[in-house]
Amino acid sequence: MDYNFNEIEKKWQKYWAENKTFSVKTDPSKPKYYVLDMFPYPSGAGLHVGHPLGYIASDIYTRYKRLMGYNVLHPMGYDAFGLPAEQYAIQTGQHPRVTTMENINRYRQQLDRIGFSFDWDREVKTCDPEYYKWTQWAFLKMFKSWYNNDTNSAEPINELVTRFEEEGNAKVNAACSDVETFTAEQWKNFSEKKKSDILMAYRIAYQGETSVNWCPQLGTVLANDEVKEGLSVRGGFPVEQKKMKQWQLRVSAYAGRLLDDLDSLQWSDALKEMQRNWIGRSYGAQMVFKTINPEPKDGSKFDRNYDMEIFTTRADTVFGVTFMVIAPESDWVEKLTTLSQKDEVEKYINEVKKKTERERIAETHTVTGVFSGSYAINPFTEERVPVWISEYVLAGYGTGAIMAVPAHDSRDYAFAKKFNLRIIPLIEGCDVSKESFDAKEGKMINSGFLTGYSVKEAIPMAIEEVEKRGIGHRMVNYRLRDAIFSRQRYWGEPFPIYYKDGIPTPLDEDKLPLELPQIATFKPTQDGEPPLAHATDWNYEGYPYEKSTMPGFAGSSAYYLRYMDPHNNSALVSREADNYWKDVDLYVGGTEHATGHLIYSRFWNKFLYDLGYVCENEPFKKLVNQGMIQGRSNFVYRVKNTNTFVSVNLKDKYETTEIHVDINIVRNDRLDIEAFKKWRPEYENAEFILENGEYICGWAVEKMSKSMFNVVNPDNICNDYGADTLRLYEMFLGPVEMSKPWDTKGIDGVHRFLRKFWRLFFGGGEGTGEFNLSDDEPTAEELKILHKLINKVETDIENFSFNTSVSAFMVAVNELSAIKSNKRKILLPIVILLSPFAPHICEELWSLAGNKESISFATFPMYHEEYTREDSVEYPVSFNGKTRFKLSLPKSMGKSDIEKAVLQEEQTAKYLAGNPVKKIIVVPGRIINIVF
RNA sequence: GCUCGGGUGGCGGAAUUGGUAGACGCCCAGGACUUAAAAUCCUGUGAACAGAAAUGUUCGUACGGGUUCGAUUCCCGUCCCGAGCACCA
Repeated sequence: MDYNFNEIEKKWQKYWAENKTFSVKTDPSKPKYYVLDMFPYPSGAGLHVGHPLGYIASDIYTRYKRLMGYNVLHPMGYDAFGLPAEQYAIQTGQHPRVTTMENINRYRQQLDRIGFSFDWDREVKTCDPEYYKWTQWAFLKMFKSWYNNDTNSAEPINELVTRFEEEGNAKVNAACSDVETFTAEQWKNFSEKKKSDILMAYRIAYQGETSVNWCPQLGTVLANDEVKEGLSVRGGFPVEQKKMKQWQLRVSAYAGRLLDDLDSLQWSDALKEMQRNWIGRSYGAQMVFKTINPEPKDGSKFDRNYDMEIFTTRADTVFGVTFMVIAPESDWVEKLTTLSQKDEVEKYINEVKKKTERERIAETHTVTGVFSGSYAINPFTEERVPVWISEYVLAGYGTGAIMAVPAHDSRDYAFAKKFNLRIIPLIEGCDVSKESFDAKEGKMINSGFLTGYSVKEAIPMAIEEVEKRGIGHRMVNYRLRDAIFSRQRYWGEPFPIYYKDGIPTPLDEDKLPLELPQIATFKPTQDGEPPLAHATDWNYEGYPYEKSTMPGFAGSSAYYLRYMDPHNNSALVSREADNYWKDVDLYVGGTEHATGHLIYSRFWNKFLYDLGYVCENEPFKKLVNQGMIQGRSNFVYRVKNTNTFVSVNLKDKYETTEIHVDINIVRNDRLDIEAFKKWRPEYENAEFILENGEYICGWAVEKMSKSMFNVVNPDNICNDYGADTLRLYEMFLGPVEMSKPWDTKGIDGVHRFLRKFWRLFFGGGEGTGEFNLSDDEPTAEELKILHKLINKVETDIENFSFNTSVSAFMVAVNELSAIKSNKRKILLPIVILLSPFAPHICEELWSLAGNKESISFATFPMYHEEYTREDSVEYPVSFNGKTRFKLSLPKSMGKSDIEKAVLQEEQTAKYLAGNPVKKIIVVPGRIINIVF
């Protein structure tokens, strides 16, 4: 009987769907395990062979855990809001929902073809109102919460209001935007608008004016992780900085916890490091410098002196401050610009404003700046130093102002050199004539009370002194900014907010979901308002709704919670479901989400945890990053100005152009010439210069994309080889975490293995005849093959090392084929072992062997050590007439080999003779293990 | 520039974390079965040298040093590749 994979796979996929084999329920009698894939954005291009890599790995792990007796939650869904569908809608007028649903259906078909064991009853789609109801709900909770730094937790804003009424805000230690201090009395007399504005500064979801990434081409603002090198990640359009009022999430309040809790997670070091860098904690001090504006630019005589706060990690270098710098966007510019410098400053500010973010980055090393006209007083030396304005200081970090120590900071140094400012060295023996000395080492000089101490001693001493003098305090600063949460787009979650007399007001929770209205066109309005401004009659009792929508990460931040209880109408997740499933045990997905989704999700989860809605502080216990599968492109070489193509090894003799050729008409780099002629009309009469009668194509590893004609569709592989072969092959290519090019060459080897395995069940290795398993007792040799395999496969799966377990299967099957073994007690356990990898063929064999239930309910076989350990004998070994230690040797080894081994290792033996050694293990010629 | 990974045959990649380097697969070569091809199976396959042969010897994990009885693995330096961050004071 032949291995007819197409028929087998169709049959079992149907069986699994009809019997809901993979549907799970909360079951307190079994231990839970939660395996999650990052859900895909359903793009129009469909899945290529790279996408399922992580899904296959997680599916193997899921099926393995089920066999081990766990109740495994393994769901799948779609991150369905997003830009491409909206862009497509703008071009064609087709509603994004329509395209999105089409793409989802296509994805579903492709996923089903690969035989995943998802519980599809739990599917979620972020664009589904029943789903985004809970995204909006979480937003409302954030709107109605503030972050208490004393308890290090989010708390209801009502409680804050009560405190304001009782004692004002002086004692409130909150993570908040700038607010004035007020008393209880003042609070009670504030207008509604004023109260709203003040509370806004405390909310975790708040509206605030900041410098944001504005992308004119996309017509929307973007979060920091959506911008790379000054270009939008989606589309690659230039991004500029613009001051705008936007909804934001106070992620920065959680920076410390997000950083500290990384230690408890089983994530790769690389990924943790990325998050650490992104959060960017630095310890230092905030310090006050008095400033003097000799002639304010508006001519007023008042307010000439200000206390300017700066942040520094190098308080020890305060004696070397020779100037101060403020960011062009900072409020200090207004206060410190003098009348005589007014024109120059304004000119500079305008120049800076004109630059796009990309230009600013590109010109990182060109130093620009302007003198404000004002001075600051160094609190330690009482010296007057000039205050400059320069774009190298960022408004968004620290206080937007710095003390410049050119001798020990390379940026300050470059600035000082350019504008001829003084440089005072502070460390003994350092040479600052050519570059600054940035290292935190050496002995302090020219530094008053710090002179003579090492830098490491001086930093805390300086901070202590600052605190003692009351001019500043110890301070921890984070690089992580609050997340910009509004997008000027249509295809996203609407905000459950309406404006009552200009005051943003939350919609009642029982009015959720607030559904997206129908609109005629998806473009922004002519006066630049978001597309939702086109909606007619979209308001709450006459008050207009917020017009922007939520960003992509909103819907993906808590989807793992929704899977636990996807049809619950009264809660995001019921307490019961949350207490059972708790958190994601294994999360599989790409690194590209390191500083986006994986930060936001952790933030979102911690927020819900603070309010008591979820029981775990961290959402994803263990995380595996699957690598990318790149494409392998093929090229043909056209001789210039002809329609003649030359084979790759002869191309140097001609002047040629390299042309991408569809990899579907190339096999093992040999071009199918007839297919090529039909591929494009202009090649119909093409001629070829061959080598050895063949046309050999060139190749290169590139990103898998339509334009390079190197996309491999998993459907094609499934049709030609079967889903089981695809699954095995993707695992066999190399470690899951590694990026690697897709290369179809090796796939035959894996397919051959499955056929060989199949044949073992039909006629004892002959591969002919009917299904035939022998009930004879297995030999020791056969048992050894089996148990070696169980041991290997189990440890490999636990270590996510699937490529080596596939190899182990091949070895075992080769060995069994060689001895023509068809024993039931050997082969059926192997069917169970292999079923996570190649479920269809295993289901078929399992049922042919007479089993009524799906193999998914079988039990992973146990490993017995006695069948695999090499029997050994101990030999006493003597030196100088005394027994020094025992050699543990395999039985198979002859005495002469032992003597030879010891002789060859005479050096070793001499060394060992002087040491208390119990035994050493020897193989011919080498000692392989010494037991002390 | 800073941070984190990584460099092993013709290729993808193994090596129980200090113990016979190159598992497994691809490619290639030879053979068996076939009228023939396909399919299938078997054998060989890091390099050099010696030998009719079994086999043996030497060199080999980017490069140069070190620790160790023993290093792909640990340490120091150099070179190269990949990823992330990028004026974060």
